[in-house]
Amino acid sequence: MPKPRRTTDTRSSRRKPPPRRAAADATTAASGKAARSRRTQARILDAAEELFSHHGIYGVSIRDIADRADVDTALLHYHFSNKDGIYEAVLLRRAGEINAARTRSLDDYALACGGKPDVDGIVRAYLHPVFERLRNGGRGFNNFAALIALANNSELWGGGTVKEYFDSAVQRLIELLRLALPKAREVDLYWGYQFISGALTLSYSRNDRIEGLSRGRCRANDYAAIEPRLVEWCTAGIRAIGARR
Amino acid sequence: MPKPRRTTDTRSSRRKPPPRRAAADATTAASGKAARSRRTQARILDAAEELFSHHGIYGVSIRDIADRADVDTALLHYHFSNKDGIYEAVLLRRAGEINAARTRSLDDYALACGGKPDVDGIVRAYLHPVFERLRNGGRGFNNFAALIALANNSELWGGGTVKEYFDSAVQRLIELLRLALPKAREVDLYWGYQFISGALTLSYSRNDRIEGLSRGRCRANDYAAIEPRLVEWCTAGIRAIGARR
DNA sequence: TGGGTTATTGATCAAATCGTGAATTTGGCG
DNA sequence: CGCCAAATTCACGATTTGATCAATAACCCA
Repeated sequence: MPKPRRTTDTRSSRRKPPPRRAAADATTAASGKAARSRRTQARILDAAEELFSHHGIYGVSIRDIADRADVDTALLHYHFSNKDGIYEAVLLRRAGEINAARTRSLDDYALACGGKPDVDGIVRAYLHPVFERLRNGGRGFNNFAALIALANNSELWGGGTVKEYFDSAVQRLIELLRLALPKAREVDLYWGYQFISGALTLSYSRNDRIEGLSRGRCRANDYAAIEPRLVEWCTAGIRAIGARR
Repeated sequence: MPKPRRTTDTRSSRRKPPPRRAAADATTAASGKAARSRRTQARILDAAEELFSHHGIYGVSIRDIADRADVDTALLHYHFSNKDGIYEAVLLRRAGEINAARTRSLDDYALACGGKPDVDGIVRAYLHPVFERLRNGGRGFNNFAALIALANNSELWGGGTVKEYFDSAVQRLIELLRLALPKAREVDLYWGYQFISGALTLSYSRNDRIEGLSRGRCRANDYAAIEPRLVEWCTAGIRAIGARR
């Protein structure tokens, strides 16, 4: 189980906290020690992201990650302290960006609609940034999404820090829905969000069932097919649920 | 990672395959060795079910399960061969029952509606058996459901055997939907099912986010609130998606 | 009542795992 | 160049984990 592994010394005697800089734009082939370091950190996170997304945090050992990133295990500890540190770093690396994009998309729509938002537009604005990245964000984002799906349906949302990243966009979503459906009760909007979230989550999770069920007629990662249908689905659902009395 | 642990001997030299009987009605306090055995097996599965549902299969050790069930670790191997055996047994114990109940519920509705099913009735019939058990099935069923949610959003659907248990009810569901919406395209119905499944799954997963988001106005396991809303949600969604051209 | 079978325990193994500290490389800089 | 710090590797210890084997306890039936 998640037993807190006992460390030999009583107090943290780590050599030195590395300067933990944001490992951004690591793809750029810059030279220099710092750049190189950031690149390997990114390689480690890529490996962890992929492995975690497949087997979950406990299904992956630090060695697995190190092997795949082609570095020594000690290096992972050097950069991220321990396994939980890696896990959290994996989540944090993208959480802020996607949430910001969502909020921006909602804000843009709120402006564009001229104070008169409708459910369809709101749902579309909320969902689109994710699907855009699922289609064009590269393998990495898909791994990240699958990991989120895994974490979302369990109770191991990374440390609790990550949770907040997603919440702000959701609050903006609810806010706009309240404008579009002024007569709807608040709890119904929250339940509506819950259903959106569930359907969306399953869409980018690693779950192939639909391929077998439909005998190949639907492919699980055919996001071009999913997005418009999910938008229609959620729009109709929200309208129905918002009309409850 | 899920490394296949190497066993010492080349060929299975297990003492003897235990008579693996269905561990049903283990709650009844019957006497006799067999009954006692079945009761401990059930205790083991209960413990495993709960722990797995919280931490996933790799987050739980055989010792954890043995401790919680208050038996020796060797006993788990005696009854279920190995860890995967326990996991599979946990799933199989309830998978057949819930799927049968779903199929029965759909069949009953198909009869009652006199050949003229409507989306609302179908969805209701499909969802109700689960919610009924979530409310009255005891802690055990809720653990099972949370475990399913965890497995459903990853790729570790037990061995592949369990998958089929759920498929038959789904096929019946689609079949009825085809009757209710003869003009709908088949793929759209499958996508519709996918969205139902996602929203439902999140409902019984271990995920509290909605409580924080709604500042306590919604409680994550308030199934009496969820069921009617989910029915309306899915009904509207299916209708919308089935009207696609 | 006693022998035989089944269920259960106790002790232990080999592999795997996380983590650590000492060495070694690498790159920047005076 | 030659030093210094950061980045990275190497070797290793303590613990956990899945699994096995022999020994005991519980039950049943002859």
